[in-house]
Amino acid sequence: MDFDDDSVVPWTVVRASHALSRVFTAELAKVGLKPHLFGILATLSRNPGMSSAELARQVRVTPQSMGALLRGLVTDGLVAHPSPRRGQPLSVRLTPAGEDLLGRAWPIIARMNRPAALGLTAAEATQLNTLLHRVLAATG
Amino acid sequence: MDFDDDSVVPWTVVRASHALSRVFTAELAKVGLKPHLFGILATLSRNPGMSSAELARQVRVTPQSMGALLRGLVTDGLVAHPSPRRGQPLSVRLTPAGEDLLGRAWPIIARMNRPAALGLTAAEATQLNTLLHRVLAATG
DNA sequence: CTTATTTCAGATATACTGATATTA
DNA sequence: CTAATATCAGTATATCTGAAATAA
Repeated sequence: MDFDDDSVVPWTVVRASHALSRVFTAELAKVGLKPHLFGILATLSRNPGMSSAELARQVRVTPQSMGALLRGLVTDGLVAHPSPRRGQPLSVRLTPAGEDLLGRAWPIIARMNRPAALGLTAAEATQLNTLLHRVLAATG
Repeated sequence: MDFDDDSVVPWTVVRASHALSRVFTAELAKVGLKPHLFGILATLSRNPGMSSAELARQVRVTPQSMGALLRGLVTDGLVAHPSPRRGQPLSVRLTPAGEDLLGRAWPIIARMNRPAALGLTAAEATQLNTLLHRVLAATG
């Protein structure tokens, strides 16, 4: 029998993620960010003017959840959007404060991303990243 | 600047995990299990008699959370433990029903674990697993 | 009329922190 | 007295489902 959960790849991915999430959460908290919010800011930085619905699809949460997350970011002055009209797409953008915060977050991310911090060589880290992107593409 | 979150390995791990977790949750729901509970059952299967505190450390949740999870599993008749005394370690074991359910869950897990389902070759899947275990070891 | 977007309201689940009782 | 275990209570967070308003 191969009742060995160490050999179950999706399970290993989830476990590794659980461990890394803790580091992520703790490190990003130093600049007052949470992982999900960092993801939204990073996505907006590369896709200015994205709508809330589009963002929700990208990050795989419901439109309602994304709405709540964005309201929090607006309250904190990190993102902004015109058009408070009801059925309209939102065109969300980073504010200067949002850009600034993202700029302070990146060095933290970069430090976590060092191969040595992950127990890998540079080549292995690259390979791990490539393999995971293939998994992401296959999973949808 | 390398403001490209696709190249941030920990971030990629978290995203891949998010996608795989959805599949995990949906597939395991077919036998009435949730990912965390599967993890506990699998761990108990390989370590009969483990205490709640030990289990909590292994799965990286608080003792309180593990207590709640175990109470649910006991209610469902999947695990059992003697000694209801307060300050005593718990010695948790799978019940026959728990073993049975785990036996039904494994084929589901095995199907998800097929390299093709992950968009990888068999060699790549093995390598991905190895790299992630190194990350796990390095992260603690 | 149909579809897409946003938002309001409610429900649920998950895991946490703090405090307590028991035992070795 | 100290350390480990388990449990009780309360809280915070996250996410969802359902329903409704608005606009193209």
